[in-house]
Amino acid sequence: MPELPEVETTRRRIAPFLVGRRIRRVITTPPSYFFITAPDELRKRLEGRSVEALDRVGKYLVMGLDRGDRVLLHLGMTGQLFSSEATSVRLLSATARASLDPDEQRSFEPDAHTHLRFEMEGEGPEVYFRDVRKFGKVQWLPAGEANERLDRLGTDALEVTGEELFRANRGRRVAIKAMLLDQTVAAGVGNIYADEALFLGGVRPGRAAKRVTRTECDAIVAGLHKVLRRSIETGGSSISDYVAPDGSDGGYQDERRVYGRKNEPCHTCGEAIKRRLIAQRSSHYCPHCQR
DNA sequence: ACCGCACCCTGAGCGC
DNA sequence: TGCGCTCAGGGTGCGG
Repeated sequence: MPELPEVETTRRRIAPFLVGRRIRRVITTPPSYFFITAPDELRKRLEGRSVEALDRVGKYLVMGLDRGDRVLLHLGMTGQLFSSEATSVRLLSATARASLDPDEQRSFEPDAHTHLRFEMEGEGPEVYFRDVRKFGKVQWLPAGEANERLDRLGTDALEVTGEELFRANRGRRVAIKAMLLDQTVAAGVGNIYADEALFLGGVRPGRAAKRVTRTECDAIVAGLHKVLRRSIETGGSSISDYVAPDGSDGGYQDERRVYGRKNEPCHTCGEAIKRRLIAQRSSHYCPHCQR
């Protein structure tokens, strides 16, 4: 679910509740795929520690603690990082939603999917990390220790250049879409913004990477920067699970040009948007505007 | 090295 | 109501 703009929005809006505060208590769910570092160890390591920074690297969030230790967070597909005061139907199951009084505005109660709860010292709400599918991750990073997940990442998608994309594409038979999704090429791009960038670049997602010209790479990357920046401005895309840390929806879902718009008219030429599987991901494009 | 695919996990929505 | 199927903003690890 969350790509660079959603992770960046999350970072900006959850930081005030974390940075400059001390963690009093950590409550977790039982060990699972979600915990790279076991929940017991996490609790032991984190309680009493001060949060000094919250950074984003690609789709990862990195919590900087006192003495140089760090905590790696990844939201996966359905991860939600939010304040305990947040209110949103996106935090509820369909059954809970159905039985909800439409005007009711009660705050979120931690459920079985709320894998991390940070109780902070002093004034202010708790911070919750909820993730239904458990594709998200949390990992303790000791001071001074490198991390291969982070080290693998390429240039952040906001800074990547057309030249870099073009160079990565040399000799590659895979679809250009697969290159955009490759986090070692540009960190932070996911399925929505790959499709949107390719639309703005005028290149079909299925085209072999090595057949994309340098000029087209520039256009794709310019489009990528444009959609990422605009999405951050509007608070990301809320399509199924994503909510900002205060419970509010993003706004970029209303500005999508192709993603999830199968059979709907292209805003530029009116032709029906097509959807097909490319690089094992559902991909959307305009057959007239993209070559 | 590169490439495609299975797999990790849970829930929503659909047709029957 | 229920069953079986497909789909979902991600990433890793395997064999060919």
